[in-house]
Amino acid sequence: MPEAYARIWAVVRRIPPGRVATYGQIASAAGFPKRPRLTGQALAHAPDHLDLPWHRVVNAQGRIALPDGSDAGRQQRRRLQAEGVQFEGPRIDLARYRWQMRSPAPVID
DNA sequence: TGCTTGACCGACG
DNA sequence: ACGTCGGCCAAGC
Repeated sequence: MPEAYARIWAVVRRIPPGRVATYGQIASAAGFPKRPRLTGQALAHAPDHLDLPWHRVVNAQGRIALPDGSDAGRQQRRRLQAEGVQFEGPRIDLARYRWQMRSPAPVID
């Protein structure tokens, strides 16, 4: 398991409730610019016990990346709404809900 | 081995 | 508001 995943997970863990971050945003913050897919992989391989707020990660369009109608997709939408994130149709207004981080290079673990 | 597949993104027409 | 393309690269087969 690449230790790159640990750095991605560390960033995801900091996303506060009621805010969202994009795959690319997270990858860059973790030190992997131009590798948004790494974020997707890291989430897909994340052990459950980490209990990451994976539902706060959406694509650059403000949409849920999981397949429409999938269980996980519906759960993601439900969890976000429960945190007060509003949807306009299928999308979230990133200008409003995007998480703004303070330091570009986060601490590892 | 090599080829295909992704929880992606930005640029361009 | 599309659709396409190239960049990216770990996993899986």
